[in-house]
Amino acid sequence: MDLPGPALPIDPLLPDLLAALKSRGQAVLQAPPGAGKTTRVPLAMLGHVEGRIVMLEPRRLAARAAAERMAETLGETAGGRVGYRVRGEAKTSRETKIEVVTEGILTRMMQSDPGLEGIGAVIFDEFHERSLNADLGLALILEARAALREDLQLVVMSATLDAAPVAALMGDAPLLTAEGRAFPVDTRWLDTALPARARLPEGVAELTLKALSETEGGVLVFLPGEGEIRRTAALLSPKLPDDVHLQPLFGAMAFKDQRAALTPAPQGRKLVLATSIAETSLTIPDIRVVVDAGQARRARFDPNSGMSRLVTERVSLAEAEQRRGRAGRVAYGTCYRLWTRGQEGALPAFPPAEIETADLTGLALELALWGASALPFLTPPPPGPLAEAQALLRNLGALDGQDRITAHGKAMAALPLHPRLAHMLLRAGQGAAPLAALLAERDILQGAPADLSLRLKALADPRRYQHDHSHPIRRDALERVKQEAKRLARLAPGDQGLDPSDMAALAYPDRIGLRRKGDAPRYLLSGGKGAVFDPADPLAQTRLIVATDLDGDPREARIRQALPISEAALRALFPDLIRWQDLCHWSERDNRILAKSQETLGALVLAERNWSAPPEARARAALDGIRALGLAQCGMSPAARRLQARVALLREEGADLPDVSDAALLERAEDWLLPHLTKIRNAEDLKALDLHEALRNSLDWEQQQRLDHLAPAHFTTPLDRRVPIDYSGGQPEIAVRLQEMFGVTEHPVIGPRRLPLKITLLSPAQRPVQVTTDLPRFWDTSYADVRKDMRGQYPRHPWPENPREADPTLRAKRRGT
DNA sequence: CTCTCCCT
Repeated sequence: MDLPGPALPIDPLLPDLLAALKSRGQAVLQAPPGAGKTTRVPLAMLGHVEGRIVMLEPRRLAARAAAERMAETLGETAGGRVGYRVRGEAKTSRETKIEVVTEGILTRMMQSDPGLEGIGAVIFDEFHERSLNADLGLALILEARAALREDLQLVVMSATLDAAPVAALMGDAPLLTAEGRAFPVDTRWLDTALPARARLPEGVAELTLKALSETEGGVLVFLPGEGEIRRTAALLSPKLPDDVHLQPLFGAMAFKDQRAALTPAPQGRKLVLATSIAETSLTIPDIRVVVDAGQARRARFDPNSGMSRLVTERVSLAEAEQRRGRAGRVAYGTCYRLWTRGQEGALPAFPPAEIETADLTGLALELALWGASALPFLTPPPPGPLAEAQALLRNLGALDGQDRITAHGKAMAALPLHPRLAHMLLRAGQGAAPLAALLAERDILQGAPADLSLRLKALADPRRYQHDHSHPIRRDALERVKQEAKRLARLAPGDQGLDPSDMAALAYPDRIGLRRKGDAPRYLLSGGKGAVFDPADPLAQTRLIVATDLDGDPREARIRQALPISEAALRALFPDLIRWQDLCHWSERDNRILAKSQETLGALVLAERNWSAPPEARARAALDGIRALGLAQCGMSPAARRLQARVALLREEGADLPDVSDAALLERAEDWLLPHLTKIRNAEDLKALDLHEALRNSLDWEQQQRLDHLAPAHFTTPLDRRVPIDYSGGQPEIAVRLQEMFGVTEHPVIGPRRLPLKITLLSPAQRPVQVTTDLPRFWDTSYADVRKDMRGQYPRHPWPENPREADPTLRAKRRGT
């Protein structure tokens, strides 16, 4: 391959790549950083492709840089044969054959022209980063290739050794692997693991001092975030030798401060404390040593709350390798890892693909716009979050009841904004552009109170704001927001004259907050989640707010930015969402039925009044009360329990009767219990219930007859007295005066299997004398002894010698007889 | 013990 410029490790592979493209139309190219794939591959394909070549980069900076370097190789500047197009900026011309674009641009191109007319090849660079847009873009390209454009050439380039799954997804595309051009890096692990409780900054500071003493050259330390960087810097600075220059580096820093970290130190050693921004986005020259704390902070979208929150996690092996590689760009290097060799096996191989953890609202909108049902994703979007995203889009009016895209949804998809903000801009018009820009970008105020109108003021007149307020404006963020606001204003329809609060409420109908009772500034959000202000925040007394930025804590989110809003404004904005609802339910807290009408906005109750609920509704609420309190507390009188036990006994004996255990009764409660609950008001009423009759009536007539016959409630004594039978034990039993049983010569039995009744025979003073299940045998055996005792104790009572033939009696003998 | 990074 004959390309201008110095030879690169990728060069020998380029003929193979062209051959693969010629025969198969696609290829996967795997090459480590420094192999030269980004600048070489498009140039090599120039002249072998009919139409333009489009190359995707995950970052604007990288897209611009790649285009400029390639143009330079051709002796041109960007905008000639090589051009680029990123958000808000394009340098292309009619001459342009190679167009470097950021990943979102491709989606837009495909949505407006699925056949990609005029384009002959698409190259995905840095595909291993697995950005949401790259995954979507590849799925769309594969589908377009299958249906419309078999001739479209496709190259997927990846830095890591895990390209096989992509090649498989592409229908076993040829897989080419190149060597990189980097210097070896010596890896040093900890000898013993850091204690689980150890603080990261302490550990990193110690390891960094060790690295400084053992090596030469620039040192790059990887930490998870700004906070850790600041704390580590505070620990290190008093202990550093004079020739070491410490530089923090993270995304929120002003660009000029970032530049300081990126320029070589004039003398002495540079020590850069960086986030993962230095992993791929920014290259720092002169680094010979890497210290890796082994953690990464990532956004994780929680579909339940509809918010992203940050989690700090262990790095994956792929990230650790990428970090390590940063020490070998200029010379042999050294990498210190804040973990042991043994712990390495527990690290995941790769970080999760963005599609697995991100907010999928934008993706769901793109899918609806594309219209196909199942795209060939390398990792399909997880169904739960996708369904949540679709629900939000329906709320915003972007999807109809059948999840088809609406005209409004199409207009939303055309805007370079999150669907929430796109909806807001379309409904509110131009006036919403500054707010949309503020909400889309990083916060421009550092350490300021939550009130979003402060940001609007700072944006409108920074100088005056700075004069009136002490917290600083982040100048770089301000510039970005200003530019963005200008762009969005051009894309927006005519202004509708809404307040910023109204606009924000349009974007976040699920984050309207109503202050809870109490001193703490805690809020219930219309989406059902909880949120809380810093108690010192001036907005903390406001009754109604729109929370535009929350930290995503799943228990109770902290409100970072919000606007106050009036109830009147909400009524005007959401006439369809605010409605009266009748509510009759059991309150477990109050132990009573609550019946009221509520005016609600989602989970919020704006107003309420009493409601006289119909008996049917009250009965259902009462039933929930019974379920909450348990049947044992509600109406299971001794009579009801006895009935239950009688049925249970017969069922055990094999009788065909319904199950009336508590569990079964609750299960069937709607059938037998509901009509008896119409007058219930509270737990007292439930406790006063007697369900004996209801329970009995739950059996049909024939069943009742059988029950009474086989397991009667009472035993009738020879004196015609009805004694209740106790069915609560293992065997039904009664207690009866011994003398009342005189003359009984057959033992009474229960049930179809003729289970003998357990009889406790009592003395005249109601003391148990004998327990028997065989009365005739008792008369014949132990009665004689009992009689002897009893005669002594109760001489005035009859103790006949032959009880089988005596008359039953409860009386004493008359005096003198 | 105040937020990593990126994009239409």
